[in-house]
Parts: sequence; structure tokens; C-alpha cells
Amino acid sequence: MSKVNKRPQTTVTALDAITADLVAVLVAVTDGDPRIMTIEHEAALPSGPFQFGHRSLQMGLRAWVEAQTGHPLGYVEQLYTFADRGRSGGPDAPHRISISYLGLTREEEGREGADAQWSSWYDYFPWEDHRDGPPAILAKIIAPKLKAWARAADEPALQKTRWRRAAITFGLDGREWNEELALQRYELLYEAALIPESVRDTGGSEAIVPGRAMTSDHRRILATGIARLRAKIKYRPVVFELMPDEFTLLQLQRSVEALAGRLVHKQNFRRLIEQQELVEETGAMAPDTIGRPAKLFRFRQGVLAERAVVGTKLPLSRS
Amino acid sequence: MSKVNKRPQTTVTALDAITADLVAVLVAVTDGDPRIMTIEHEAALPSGPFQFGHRSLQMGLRAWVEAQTGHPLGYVEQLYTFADRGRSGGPDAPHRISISYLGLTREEEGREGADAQWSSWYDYFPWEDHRDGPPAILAKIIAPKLKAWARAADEPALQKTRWRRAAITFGLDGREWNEELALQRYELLYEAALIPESVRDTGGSEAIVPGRAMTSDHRRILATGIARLRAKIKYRPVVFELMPDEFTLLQLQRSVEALAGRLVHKQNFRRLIEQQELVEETGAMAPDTIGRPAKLFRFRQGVLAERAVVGTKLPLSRS
DNA sequence: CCATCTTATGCTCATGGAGAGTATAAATGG
DNA sequence: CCATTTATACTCTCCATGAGCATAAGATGG
Repeated sequence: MSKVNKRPQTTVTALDAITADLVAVLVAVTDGDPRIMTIEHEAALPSGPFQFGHRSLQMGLRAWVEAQTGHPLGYVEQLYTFADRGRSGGPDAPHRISISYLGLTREEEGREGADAQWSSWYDYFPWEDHRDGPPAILAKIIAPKLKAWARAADEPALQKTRWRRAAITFGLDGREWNEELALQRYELLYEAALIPESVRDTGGSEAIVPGRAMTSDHRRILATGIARLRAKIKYRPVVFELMPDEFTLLQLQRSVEALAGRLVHKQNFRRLIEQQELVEETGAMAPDTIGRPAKLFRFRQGVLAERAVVGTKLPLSRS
Repeated sequence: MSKVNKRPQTTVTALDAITADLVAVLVAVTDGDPRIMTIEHEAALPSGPFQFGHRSLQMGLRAWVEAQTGHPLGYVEQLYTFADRGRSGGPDAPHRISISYLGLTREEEGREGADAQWSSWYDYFPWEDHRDGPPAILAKIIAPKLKAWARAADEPALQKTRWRRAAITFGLDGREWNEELALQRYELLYEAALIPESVRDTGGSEAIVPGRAMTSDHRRILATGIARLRAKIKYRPVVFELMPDEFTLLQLQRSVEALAGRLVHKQNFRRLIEQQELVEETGAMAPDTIGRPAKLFRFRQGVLAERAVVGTKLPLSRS
């Protein structure tokens, strides 16, 4: 290992050959509910190996998702790549890496495959939905269990560090809730052995925090996707990938709130949307409304050309 | 392909086996110059295949970088994963993917390997340095050539789209320069066949825009790293990974400017740094100064614990 | 027809952060 | 003493943002 200064050329040793899985976090928002496409009785994300026939990673992903769910893939962006060893297979198992993607679509009727299904992402992360205020499990279950986990550390310094980390990520001790920390929260719960995945991977006591688990690392990947999407809607016009062609401003707002898991100030929301000229009126009004009828809008495709690169803002108020 | 509803289990077909390369964009800032570690006579980034013996992707990367450059890897974060086919090897060549990382360190004396060397990243992207105003090549070479490329499109609509894209990414036609678009700029130049890589990959006329090329996709990966770092310094305290233990505020500012490729307002910079309590005084003064002596500061390690997750701000003024 | 409910929409106001400029202090070298 | 260089302290304006008030426009029930 000491004198390797030359970059090795293309020699595919059998030993160094690996397999790559493509995994999709496919999101849609329906009736103010953020949904993700699942297979295997809601326990796994659409996925499959990157194969010889695939022309590119994205093409491979599209092939798998369409085969498994019957749903075409629209907007796609890469999330993260990680290697899985020790968790799946023994120490001698060959390397297996997962390349994960975030996809955005609209839910369409009767297009699911046999085992494919849309599920609310809050079924997997019940602590992430703060639209009606902080969920009860936070104060009742998560906070005390994390406190216990912090106390269980050997050294006082570590105890303090642990608790501070918990307080920051979950907005405890009077701190603000930050919806973008979805991944950090999941990882913390995993470390603290409070969810089924920790028990399964490391063996340990029983899991305690509610929320549906998934196959292998899929819930972790889902958390990554949620965090990414929550961050991205604030500065890029990606919400529109999830909207129907025509919508009211309230519907748009509800979608944003569904993703962010928190409410926004209605008037300020509209102000921001309008002053950025993200949408234009269709001229028609929304049918079947309850109160005062609302104008219908459509996304101004122009902004993709004008600003795809640059940025957009959404108000996701703090405090 | 039609009725595959079940996710395939772990079967490593020989055909679907692939190779994964680990590639590092290792950055340091020395004397106000942003440098990257290179090998092969400055034509490649440190890299090597992910091997059976590697415990994780990051461990594999660290092993390769240390073997090739003698430099230990500090802060590391993943950049992007992509598959390379058609470019390297024929259409029947097995899949080969690259997993790229961004690493931040301090340049240390005499630690380079035989073929390893630090190079200024502006050698590869001369159009990215706007510290002394927009570089001459922009107006003299890039803008006219991009205009010609836009005009060369068949349809008027495409001509317009092309030129708008060029204007947005390069800040032409009176638009603002956005330093975060480094990757988009590189990709545009590639598409417009103005750089050696395009000529090499697709065959075409001679390359025109100055700037050193690299092996395979390495310059593209470098652009990805630059863009990521430029975006990240604005909201995370990553600059400190690149600073010595003690530094003056001006040195800190110069480092930020080196990375961003643009100048910042001195007073505002200090105001922001101080009000966020990112640094603390060491008590000592900087030696060998020219004008009025400056206080030495050190990074407050505390903020990593307090705010690692949350965020920091740097002033990178627009206009 | 009126009261009430629901949603849409317009407007105002206070606060704070960011960009930019002015002024002064502390050192060095002639 | 003066020019030069860097450090440091203030100030001022503009605008984005969070938040609240008020009104409009429809439906529904008595």
C-alpha cells in the first residue's frame, strides 16, 4: 500500500466487482398529504440493480420504477450514494452500493402495479408533521426517551453532548423546530436504538418510537429525500412538479405545508408567489368551492427557462 | 420486462457487476489561492477503485488519497455519483461509475507523493476568478463564442434559449455574475464544444476557451466541487477547515474571497463573523504585519456542537 | 332577507438584516 | 511629520419578512 502513486488503470478484478442498487423516493402530494410510492406491502421503496442493459443510472432507475409501479418518472434528482456492508450479508459479502434518487410526480388513478402503493410519508415519520402543532409523541415518548439515552452515557460530557444534539434536532428545551433536519432526527433515533431498524441491525432492546419501518436502509433514504425536498422548495420552484395543471393558491399553499410539515402565513405566501411571477391566472375560477370562489392559476413555464438556475423563494416562517 | 413487480433479491449476475471509482476534490487555500490536489502531472484528481478490502466508501477514498498524495484527508463530503459509458470504453464495456467527494484540508509542507501536486483551481477555470473584476477572456473569447454557438442553432427559438442560458450562467447582457453556477458554466462550454473535453469525447473542431483540461470527467467533478463549496461557505462554517489554527480576520476574508472568486465588503464581513460568534481572540497579535497590527483569532470549536446542524452566514454580496 | 361561515384578497406596520459609505485608530517607512 | 497600509467603529438607507387588520364574495340555514 505504500508506493502506489500511479492511478490504476481499468482493470476489473473479480474481487473488486460490486453491485449497485437504484432506489427511488417517488413523491406526490394528494389532498394535502405527501405520499411516497412503495412496494412490498409498503415496506420498501421502488428499487432494483443497475444492469448491463441500462444506458445510464437514471434510465435504469426509470426502468425499475415503471416496471414495479406502472408509474412514469418525471422530475428526478440524485440524493446520495452509500455502501451497505455488515448490515446486509456477512463481512465477506461483496460490496453492494445504493444510489438513491428523489422523484416528483402527480398521483394518477389506477396506474399502480400489483404490489405498488402510495402511502403517506408521515406513516413512516409521525414526528415530522407539525401542521397541527408539535405532535404528541414528541413530548410524550421521544423527548423522555432521548433524555434517558443521554443520561445513559458514561461520561458527563457525553451526556451533555447527546442531550444538546437531541434538543437541537428535535426542537426541545424551547428551541425552534427545524423541518429540514428530518435526516438528522432519523439518524439520532437510530443511534439511540429507539426504532426497529436499530434493533434489527445491532440487536438490542425493543423499539419504542412509533412509525413504520422499512426494508434495509429504505427509511433512511426516505428521510434523506424528505430533508432534501423540504430544503429545496424554499429556493427552487419544484412544488409545481407536484401540482396539477391548474390550481388555486390555497391548494398550492397546502401542498407546500404538506411537504414542510408546518403552516405558513397565507397573505405572505401569496405575496411571495405573486411578486416572483411564478404563476399566471387561467381566467377560470375553481369549481365546487366552499367559501368565496378562488381564481385558478397555472405555473408560468417561462420561469424554468428564466430562472431554473437562479432561484425562488417560499415563506416558511420560523417561530 | 412487463410483469416484474417483485424487487429482485441479492443475485450478483456477472453481467450486472460493475466497478466503482472513488474520486476526490481535495481543496486547500494557501496565500489567497484556492488549490486542489492533483496527480498525473496535474491532469487528474486523486482516485482509485472501490475495492473489496475497503470498509466503506469514505475509507476507500481516504486510502487512495493517502497512498497517492501522502496527504491525510480531513473533512469529507460526498458530491455526486455518475456512470460513465460511451465516453470510456466501447458500448460493450462494463459499467463503471464514479463516486466523487469534496475534501477540505490545509496544505502542508513536503507531504506530496511523487506525482502529487497542488494546483490553483483557477488554472482549470480561468473564467471563474472575478476578484479583480470580470476576467478578460469572458468578454474577449467566451461571450462572442457563445453568441456564435447560439446563432448556429437551426431554429430561432433554440437560438434564443441558448443565448439566454449563456447570459444567465455567465452573467452577460448586464446580468449578475453568480459564482455558484460553476458547474452549469462548465457544462455549457462542454455542450458548445469550446473546451478540449468536448473535442476529445465527441470529436469536433478545436477547443477555444483557455483553461487546463483533465482526464475523463475530472474537470467536471472539479466544477461540481467548486460549485458545492461556493454554495456551502454561505451557510455553514466550513471555511475554517481550510484555515490554520490562528488567523486574522483579513486572512479569513481573503480565503472566502479566494473560494468565491469575488470580493466582499470588509466591514460587513467582520460584523457578520463577530455577531455569529464564530471566532474568539487568541490574545496575541499577528506578526510581520504591514499596516496596523491585527488581532489573531481562532475558530470557536463550540459552534460545531451548537450549530453544526443549523447554519451560519457569510456576506457574499450581489450587485 | 339576514346572520353566519368560509375562503379570497388588499393593505399597513414594525423589525431586522444586508449593502454601502464615512470616519478614526494604530502601526510602518521615508 | 507625512504617506501608506491595515484595523475598527459607526451610521444610514433600503427592503424582505413576519404579523395583523379589514374587506370582499360566495354558500347555507333560519
